[in-house]
Amino acid sequence: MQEHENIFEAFLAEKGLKFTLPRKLILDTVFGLHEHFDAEQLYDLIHRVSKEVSRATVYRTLPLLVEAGLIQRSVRSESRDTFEHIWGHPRHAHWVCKVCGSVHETDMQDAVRILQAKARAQNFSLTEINLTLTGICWKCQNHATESQ
Amino acid sequence: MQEHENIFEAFLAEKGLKFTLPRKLILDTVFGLHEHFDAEQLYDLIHRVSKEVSRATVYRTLPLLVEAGLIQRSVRSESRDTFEHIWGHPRHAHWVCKVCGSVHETDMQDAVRILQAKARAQNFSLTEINLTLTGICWKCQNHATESQ
DNA sequence: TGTGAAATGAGATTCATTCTCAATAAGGAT
DNA sequence: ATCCTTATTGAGAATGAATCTCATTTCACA
Repeated sequence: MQEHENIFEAFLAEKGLKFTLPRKLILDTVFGLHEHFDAEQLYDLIHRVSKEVSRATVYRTLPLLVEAGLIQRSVRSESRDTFEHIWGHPRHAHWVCKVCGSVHETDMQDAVRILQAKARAQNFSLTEINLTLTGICWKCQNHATESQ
Repeated sequence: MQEHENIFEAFLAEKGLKFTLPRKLILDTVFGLHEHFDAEQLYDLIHRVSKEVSRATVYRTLPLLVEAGLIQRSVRSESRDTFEHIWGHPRHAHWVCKVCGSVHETDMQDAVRILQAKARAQNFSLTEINLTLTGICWKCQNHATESQ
């Protein structure tokens, strides 16, 4: 069994909840991904493998994964809530281009250390950090320049 | 005329758009606020003063204010998009308690400088910074301790 | 194997946001 | 001032992500 399964199972047990097959399928699909995803994409992916999991269960499981510390809400894309797994991944910042919509990531360890210190100082138990930087990427700036 | 009106009018003129009465009412109401707000709250506030502005116009104007750099999207509250004005306000981080839902703010100037330097280094034209820290505030931690 | 609680699927529901479209207003040109 | 073109608006319909309902199924444990 992979470690994220252990973590989720322990989390569920602690709350008197069960590690069912639908939850396992959702968890494994999430950790098979290496990109941000939303509930609908996840539902589609799971359906390629199995027709066993309903949309409702996908929506119900995602908040559990967040609470377990395995995934976190990410940059909102279009009108959908998006997620990304964070277990085993260093915290990173998201740079969102408002022209082409691209999202790219950069390391954030230095900022994380500062923020964790601030959290300790004010006795805030920090579990999620979301840093999003919006603007125009260099590619889109170049396009704008060319067309002038 | 207040400065935010000048900024918005210039922004609109630049795009061949008009500084109409509904847009002026929305702008002034936004800058009369000192808290985060969502479209519905804004619509209600404007209606206390005037029945002139429709919900559709509120929703249509908010993205213009974002684009003009006068407001920015803030922490999403419940299921609604929220905003806050940023013109004349230093950038700040949001600390969201996931138990009581409180949002409190702290200064972020030091982090902003680091991020602006990073943006320059990768030639990213930075316009918005959104830093949200989620966890449990000290009050809620104390409550949890008491009840054990 | 029986029992009670938790979980699920299917579809209905909710509700924030966006869209449609006919009517109106603005602002430059004459 | 009066056209004329284009932007804007309001009202309500439409959209669509997310949540809820509830009858049925599954699970864990005795």
